[in-house]
Parts: sequence; C-alpha cells; structure tokens
Amino acid sequence: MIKDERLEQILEQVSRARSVSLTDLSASLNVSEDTIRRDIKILSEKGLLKAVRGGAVAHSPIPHHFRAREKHDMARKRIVASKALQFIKEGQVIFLDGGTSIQALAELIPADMKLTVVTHSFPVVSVLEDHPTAEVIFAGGRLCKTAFTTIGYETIQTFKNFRADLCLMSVCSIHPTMGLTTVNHEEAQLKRTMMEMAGQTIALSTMDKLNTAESFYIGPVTDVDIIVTDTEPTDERLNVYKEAGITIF
Amino acid sequence: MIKDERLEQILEQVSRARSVSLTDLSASLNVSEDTIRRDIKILSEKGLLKAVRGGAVAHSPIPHHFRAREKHDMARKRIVASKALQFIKEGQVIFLDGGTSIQALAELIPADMKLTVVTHSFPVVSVLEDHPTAEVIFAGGRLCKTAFTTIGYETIQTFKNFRADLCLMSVCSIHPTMGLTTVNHEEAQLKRTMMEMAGQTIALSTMDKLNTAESFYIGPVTDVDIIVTDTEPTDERLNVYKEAGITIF
DNA sequence: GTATTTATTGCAATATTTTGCAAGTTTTTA
DNA sequence: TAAAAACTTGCAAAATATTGCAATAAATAC
Repeated sequence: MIKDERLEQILEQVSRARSVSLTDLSASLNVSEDTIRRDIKILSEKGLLKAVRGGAVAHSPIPHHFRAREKHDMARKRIVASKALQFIKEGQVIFLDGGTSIQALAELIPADMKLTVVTHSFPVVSVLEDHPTAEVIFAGGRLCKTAFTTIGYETIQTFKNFRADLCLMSVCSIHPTMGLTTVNHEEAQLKRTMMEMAGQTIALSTMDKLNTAESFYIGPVTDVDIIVTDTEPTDERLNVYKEAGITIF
Repeated sequence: MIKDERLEQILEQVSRARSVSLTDLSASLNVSEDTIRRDIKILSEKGLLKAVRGGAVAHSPIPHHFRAREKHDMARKRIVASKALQFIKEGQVIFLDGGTSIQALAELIPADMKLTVVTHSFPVVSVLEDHPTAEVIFAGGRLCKTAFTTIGYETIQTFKNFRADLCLMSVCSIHPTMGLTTVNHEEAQLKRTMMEMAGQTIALSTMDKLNTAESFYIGPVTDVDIIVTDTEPTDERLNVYKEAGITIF
C-alpha cells in the first residue's frame, strides 16, 4: 500500500471513531507501529488530527487551521515565539493577535501559568482550549474567512473593554520611517486599538518583515516597546530601531 | 483503550449521571481505581469536572461537555434540524445558539443561501467556515471550555447589537408551567437576550427534554413561537404547548 | 544502463510515561 | 472510638516514545 493511501485511511478511521490506537492501525494497515506513529506525526503537523499517547484523536470542533496561509518558516516562528515567552508573567492579562507566530507562542505557554488571554484568533483559542488555568476571552466580530480571525467594529469594541498588561502582536510590515503598516484598513484599526489598550506592546517579527511597508498605516514604530525577531539582537539591521528607543530581543 | 478515550468516557458518564464513583468507573473501564483517581485529577485540573471523595461530579454551573453529547442521539437531532431548516429564508439575519442540534442545522443550510448568521458556538463557525455566501458574526466572550461556546457579559452585549429575524435556540429543558429553564445562570441570561433581540424564536428540542425543568429560569414557554421536535406534531404530549398558542412542528 | 541520492520502513537501544500495587495516612461512618 | 473506605506516596513493571541505524525501494543524475 502506498503511503498517501495509508494516511487517508488513518484520517478516515479517526473521523469515524474520533480516536484510534496505534495497535489497531498497525494491525489493520499491515505496517509497524513505528510507521503509524510517524504517519500520525505528519498528519498532526498538518493539523488534520491530534496525536496522543497510544494513538490519535480528531481535533475539537473549534476551527484550528489557517487555510490560505502556508505553514512555512515555522522553525523561525518558533524561535521568535520562545523569545517572546519570557515577557509573559503569571497573572497578567494579555492580548494575543492573530498570525502563526502568535499561535506558536500560545503553544508554548506553560500549563500551570495563570493568565487571562483576550484574542480574536480561532487558532489561538484552539490551542488554549486545553489549557487548564488560562481564562480565555474571545473577541467576537465578523468572521474573516482567510486569516481565521474576527475583525471589524465588534472586535474593536471588545478589546476596548479590557486593559491588558501586554499586547503580543504579529507584524505585517515594519519600517523605520513608514512605521507599522498592514494590508487592510480594518486590521490596522484593530491593531491600533489593541496597542492603545495595552500597557506594553511586543511585536513578533521575522526578519523578512523588517524594513517593508504596506498600504495601511497603524502607527509609528515607537508604538511598540519591544521587537522580537529570529536573529541576534546585535544584528546591524536592527540598529535603526534601537536608536528609536525600542528594545530588541 | 487509549488514555484520551478513557478520559472522554469518564466525562460522558459524569455528564449523563452527574456523579460517578471510582468503583463503577474502574469496573466499566477495566483499569484500577488508582488510574481512575489520576484521570479524575487531570480532568478536574482542566476544570471539566469536580473531584470529590470516592469519585467525581459534574461542575454544577457548567453545561455538559460537548464531546459527551456529540454522539448522543444524533439521528433524532438531525430529524429536528431538518424540520427547522424550512423556517430559514434567504437574506435573513439569524441567531444560532450552541448545542449539537443547532450544529446539525448549520450543516444543512444550502450552500447558495445568503444569510447573516450571528452565533456564539465554535462548532457552528467551524461548519459555516466553508459556506460561500453566509456572513458569519461571532459573538465573543468568555470561553466555555466544555460546551465550546462563549458566554458572559461580552457575549450578551454582542447579541444586543443585532435585530434578528429568527432565533434558533437549543433547549435544555421545557415545561408547560415551569417554562424554559437551563442548568446555568449565565446561559439563561444569554438565551433570554437572544430571544428578546429576535423577531421569532424557534426552539429545537428532542422529546426527552419536554416536560422537564432545571434550576435557572429563562422565561415562560410562550417566549418561543415554534417548537420543533423529533416526533409527529400530532403527538398528544404536545397538546399542552399548542393550547398555550405555540406552533408545533 | 548504472550509480548516486533520497525517502521509507522496520528494528534495536534508550528514554519517558503510565499503570497497578503495597504500605502508611487521613477521612468517614456507625 | 474502632472499623471501613478512600487517599497519598513511592516504586517497579508495562506500555509507549524517541533516536539512530541499516535495509530496501524509488527517484534522479550521469
């Protein structure tokens, strides 16, 4: 049997029974448990099921995937996320933006950390759904079917009801003189509100977003307090931001 | 049996019987009491049930776990859903409540039907995510980790911003004199608001919910305009509702 | 065509997690 | 207060994961 076919079979069994064991799959598909384990790992990385000890289970009904966006560069994003994690302290109220870097960050939050998380991202909710001590508040609004977030008036109003210690924002484009920009007017408004309502803003950005600009203005670079990237803070491309008074990690 | 599956079985039994003993669980799941004790500890740390001496009880103010209800009586729920579908007309603004009946209904909405849907249920969003012409507005709020809905002040405020043609509500309990009731104060408030803001309310109920009552009052039975059940409208158990002026389907 | 690379699979050695048991402690019950 | 039931802790056995490696098959280059 060809590998793809086997993956299909696994998915089918999971969707039928909601959970399957390695032993059963290994027997019914005539391959070793090791192979099944690897298959499940592949499928779980694609977000098509959830790997658990001894087998796999179907995902929760909370939407968890970004459809339009490819999950490329995940390694870099995890680096950024793990650097940003240090700024989150027990007991804080934090805003989590959309975007895969932020999703990676949510995955890293320790299970015993008490937090209040306000977010407008379905994938983030999906990650925190299993978190025992995080109080999660979802900012509703019009569903953005491409980014898997909510957006618009309602979303902004919700964020206005909170005063966060920290806003963890994913960056679309950042430029020393053009400031923070994004591809969409409503998103710009929303990000502006999130920053206003938070004591401190941390921008998560991979190096390819630095020194670029899009059409819709969010605010000057000095609106962010800290920039976290996937390179060394000593990288000379970052000097211009340091001179503007922004802390780099 | 894999561990995850066992945890769900425990949740299911707890939500069905409201309380379970270590001894019973140990016998029915074929593991030692120690293991069950550890399982219950895990679940209680996630806030999905309450550990008590000798077993576990359901968390009183929280609706039963979504997954536990998911498989239960799906056939009946689909009957109810398909009957309710006829009331949804092109171009309307509709409220969709949580619950598996409503999820089944969302699945039946034709792909070419133009609608504005306001909901607080993640599973419903998940279904409508693929719908090409439905504008989906998600009512944010505090995440209810068992029912996969949002709840609380924020959620209620969001619904107050809309005037819907139709509110499709899942019923917890309905009784001719006790009225509409549910297991949780916040949920009761929310349902009340949804009905207030909608021109017409349709209650989806399987027969086992009829003539039962829970602790938290939503409103009199006359708050709903139509009741859709899984039996014939001529069923004599429904007469008392007809006499109250409610249309039965 | 053959050689080289690449991907896949199973196996073995080594961690890690889960589970059941036993001994001792606490809580409940009568 | 004594007996029974339930809980806690530590530990060893079993189950499951991880890693590296070799054998095989498939793809690609030469």
